[in-house]
Amino acid sequence: MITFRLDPKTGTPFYRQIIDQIKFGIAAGNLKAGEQLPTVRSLAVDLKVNLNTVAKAYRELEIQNVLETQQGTGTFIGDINLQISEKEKSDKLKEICNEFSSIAFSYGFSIRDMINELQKQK
Amino acid sequence: MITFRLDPKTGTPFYRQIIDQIKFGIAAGNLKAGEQLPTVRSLAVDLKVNLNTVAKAYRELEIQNVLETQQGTGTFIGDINLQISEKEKSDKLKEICNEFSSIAFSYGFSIRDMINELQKQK
DNA sequence: ATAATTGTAATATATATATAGTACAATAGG
DNA sequence: CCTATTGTACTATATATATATTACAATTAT
Repeated sequence: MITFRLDPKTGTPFYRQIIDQIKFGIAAGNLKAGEQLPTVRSLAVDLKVNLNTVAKAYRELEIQNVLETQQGTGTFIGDINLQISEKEKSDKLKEICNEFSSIAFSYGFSIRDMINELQKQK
Repeated sequence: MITFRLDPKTGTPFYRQIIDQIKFGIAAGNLKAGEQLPTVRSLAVDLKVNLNTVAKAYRELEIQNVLETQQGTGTFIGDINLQISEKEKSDKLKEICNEFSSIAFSYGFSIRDMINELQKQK
């Protein structure tokens, strides 16, 4: 389980912050496949947002096959299985990394800064 | 001068991304007091956004005394010593890296994969 | 003086985001 | 079976964000 936290000052929509935190929680290994997430109502109360906002985040992640939902039971971390060739994967990784280092540059950060931050979260 | 860059996928409003990049540019020493910024029209064309969006960012920074504007002449970096706290910097870096790893994850990459790729770019 | 360039302002329109409230559908547990 | 809990769906409302368009004001350059 992870601890959710919303920051209204960033301007990033709440439902997106929830999505990001779930995705990153999975990437960092803090959320495992099959694990149950908080119910839309309980998380909404926790974060002091409307239940529609949590539901929107869960719904979008369900569409992306990141989550699996069972009405009446709950929402769970899915078992992601992507079938992409090694070349496609390596090209995509390069593309993502280029994109993000240029964004980091626009904020004055270096590749070393990014690596350091990623290593912390590992 | 700095290079601006907008990322529509983050959900962070454009005018906020512009504000952030100017502030971080100053804090990082890439924008000096007195330096002229791009005109609202030219930056709008560059970033493919409406001139109102750029004007909104500049206006807000003018209110915060970060920028000084002279109608008919242009917009300039103000003379204040803009300090961005270490916490703000690390928060922004974290935000960027979280977004980064979320996307990488959705393609099945691990944090280690990203670090390896970034090492190559260094 | 005139023209061009700058920031500014205003209206209108569209979409995104978030809330409030209500209700329904599927499941689990008594 | 009954009830509580789960996700889902829908309407209505408000605010924020971004665009398009037009116009004006201040400054600079010709």
